[in-house]
Amino acid sequence: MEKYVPDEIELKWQRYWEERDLFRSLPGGEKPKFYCLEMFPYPSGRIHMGHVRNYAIGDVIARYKRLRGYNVLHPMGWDAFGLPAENAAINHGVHPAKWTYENIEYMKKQLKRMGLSYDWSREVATCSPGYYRWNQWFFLKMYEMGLAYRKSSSVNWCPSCSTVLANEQVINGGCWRCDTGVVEKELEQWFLRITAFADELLKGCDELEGGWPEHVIAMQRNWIGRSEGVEVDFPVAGLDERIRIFTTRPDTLWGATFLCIAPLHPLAERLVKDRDALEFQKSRYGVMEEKHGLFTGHYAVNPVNDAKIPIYVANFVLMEYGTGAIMSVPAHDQRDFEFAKAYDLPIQVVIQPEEGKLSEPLTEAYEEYGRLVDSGAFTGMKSSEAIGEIGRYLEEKGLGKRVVNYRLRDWGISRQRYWGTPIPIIYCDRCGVVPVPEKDLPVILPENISLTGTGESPLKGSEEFLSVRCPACSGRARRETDTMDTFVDSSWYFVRYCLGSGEIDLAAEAGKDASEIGYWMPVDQYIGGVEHAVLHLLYSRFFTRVLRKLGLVPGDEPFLRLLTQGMVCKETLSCPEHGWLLPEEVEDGHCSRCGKAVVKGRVEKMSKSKKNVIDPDYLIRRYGADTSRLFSLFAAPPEKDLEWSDRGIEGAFRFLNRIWNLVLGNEERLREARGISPEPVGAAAEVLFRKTHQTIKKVTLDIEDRYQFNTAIAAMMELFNQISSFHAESVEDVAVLRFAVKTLLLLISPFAPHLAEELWERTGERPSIFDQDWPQWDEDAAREEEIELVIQVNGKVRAKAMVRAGLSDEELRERALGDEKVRAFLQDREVRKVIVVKGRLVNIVVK
RNA sequence: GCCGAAGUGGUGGAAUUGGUAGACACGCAAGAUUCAGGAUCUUGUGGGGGCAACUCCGUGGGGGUUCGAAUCCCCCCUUCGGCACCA
Repeated sequence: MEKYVPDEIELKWQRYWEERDLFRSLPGGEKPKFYCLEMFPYPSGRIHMGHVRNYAIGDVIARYKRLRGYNVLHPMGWDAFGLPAENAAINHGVHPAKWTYENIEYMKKQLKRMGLSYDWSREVATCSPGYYRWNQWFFLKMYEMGLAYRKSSSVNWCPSCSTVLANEQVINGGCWRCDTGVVEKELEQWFLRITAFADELLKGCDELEGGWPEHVIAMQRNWIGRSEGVEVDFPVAGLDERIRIFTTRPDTLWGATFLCIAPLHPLAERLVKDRDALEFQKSRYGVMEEKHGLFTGHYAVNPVNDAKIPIYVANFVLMEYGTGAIMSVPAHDQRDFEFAKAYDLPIQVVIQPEEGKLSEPLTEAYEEYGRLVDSGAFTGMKSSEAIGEIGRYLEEKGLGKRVVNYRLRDWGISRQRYWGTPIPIIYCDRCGVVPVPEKDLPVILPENISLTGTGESPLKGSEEFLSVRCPACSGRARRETDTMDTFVDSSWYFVRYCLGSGEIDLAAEAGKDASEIGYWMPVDQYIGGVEHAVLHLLYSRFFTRVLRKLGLVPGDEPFLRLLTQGMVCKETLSCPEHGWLLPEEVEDGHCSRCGKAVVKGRVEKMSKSKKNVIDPDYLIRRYGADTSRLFSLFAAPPEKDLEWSDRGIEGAFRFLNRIWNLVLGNEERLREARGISPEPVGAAAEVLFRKTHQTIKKVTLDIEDRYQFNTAIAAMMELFNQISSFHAESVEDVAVLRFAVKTLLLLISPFAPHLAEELWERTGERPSIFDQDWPQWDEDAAREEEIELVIQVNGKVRAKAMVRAGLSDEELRERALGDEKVRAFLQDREVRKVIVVKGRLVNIVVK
């Protein structure tokens, strides 16, 4: 018999799909639309297993929806701006554009070889002027709307990447890309006012409930970090100044025994005489290990009780949050408590627990709610009530006001790098900051540039780029030399895909009644890594809101449903002397270089540096695309981490081989039965017929309701096992066999599309299998005729009996009580209760 | 510290609303085929006890609710992820 050679059939069908342009999608028509999107890759050189998994999941959904009769949009593109291209230029002298486009070419070949059902006509690369001109256009629009602004601020600077990082891009004090510790630096930066949407973005989270994973929504909410509180002004004794503080606990206002301001607070310079001491505080700013304070020599007056309390500069008070100043209530805030202990400041209890009394002196702050004591008119009130009441009181007296604070900060987008979108701004000595007129877009990134990696914006070195006529006065002016954060590119690419190939004109799209964007948006299913749970997803949600204001998209939320796939992991191997090892560097558990015993490390995310990677090219060469896809879908549910297993991929390959052998071994018979409708005759045929309908149901619901591809595949394996143990004897039998096989092929087609196409053709059907309808199950045909009744006595299984399906509760009860084995257990004990679970189980409770 | 997810055979993982724990696969064992190995096929496979019918134990640990708990509630342990002086 002909052997299963994936290479042959996979290339054959990929060619066929491409020639027939099968996955090209057009807007409109009768069918409902379905926009299926996977996060586009950065063209780093080659795809990795994470991509294989991500795109396999997306392709199953896209192909499934297509078979279900949806008009599917399933595009792919390249997140093509970014640092690695620039670093390649610095290190190897190759131009970022050349490097990027060569990578795209190779990776595109890899994706095509995987047999993914993309509409490649919509492919975009964000580094092309036709794309990034719209980044610039959005920037200008936001500038007009007051959503883009420039300010000098202290920024997170990565010395290794020589660029600024947004807050979201700092992970544990390090750069999100290279882990290098970030340092503070003062720079002029462009910001996008994402905070203007803080409340909307937070409220929008409710809408995502059900469609997005709970923990991703939680992280978004967390990041936005809304908190309600009050701002209170504390006059500075003897000076005409007041310090505004923010607190979420106005119920502790009477317990404030000192006041702290951030080292960078505008008043710090004025209040502190000792410059050196202040500089020291600044240097300790953000150092978590220890709380440092500096007494200013000044006092503030607590407006609710006129208490004079000392003012400190404290290294732990953040200028970026709230007002940069706090009232310190050591009795009820642990940080203040520690500070008070260190500087020997008074601790005043103003909250007592509902039950019991705090024993003084305190050993730690009591941070819970309770009842107010020593708090003027509010004494005796519960914290929960006092918080609101005191807020109102402060507003009435003009001492303060209730406010909402967010943790979210504006998005700094300036990057001192070359390979990104030039910010379309011109600086003129006479006119100041002048936006580039829309008609002059795009501001093209110049190609002749020297990249040295010194940390200066590379565009500063291009006189040709730099010097420009001011659009307002035509005088000599110079361009902004910073480029945009690449997260800008990925914040709207899903909108770009809606517009098909070639140049686009978003200005003309705005406000259109029946736009293609309006037809396809929002994305119905988005699939990608959880590492973007905050950054990319939050930015995209922000952008979509701006786009809506521009009349470009119909709704606020870009992604209706989100699937965050788990990481692809593999065991690590390391040698005490030579570090991480590849599997082939290990011989019998010893390092092949030095002979030392190899340590089997934890199962960790595949990474080149840990040498625990599997190359997708190798997999496809050895097993084919279908097997690679099937394995990554079968080994774990999509949202969980997937552990690589050599045995596992062998198993997937064997399964496809078995299907191949089964169909080819029956090719003639299956062809001959074409056109005969499957009517099962005899018990075996009935069982197979029923199993086939049951499998359709199971696979459909597993995909539809839960994206549980692993159990869907398991169900198909069960069906296969049933088929292969079925011996077709009569013509009727073969018709049933054919029905079962055809069904199996249809069900597996989203998972292993090439094999399904090939075998579909071999059974005498015409291609493409993807022009077929997804099979329907018949509830009656799927119903079991007999069920196994489980009989329990006092909750323990004591007997099982095959009974006709559909018996009444009373009949089941009688059957159970009459069971011989059961009677032995019951003997003459008193039956107190009998519980019947419909069609399944009877539990007899005896004394 | 706070928020979130998870803990089930030798392994990856099933168990849809509380109703037969371990589907499916891997691995392992025995057998068939083969000169042999590989591949393939068949059968078995949670642990303990028994020749066996059978029986006891078993979903991180401890308690609880229930006729019945992997599933619900309380406490604890472990692992992973996120945030982390946010006032």
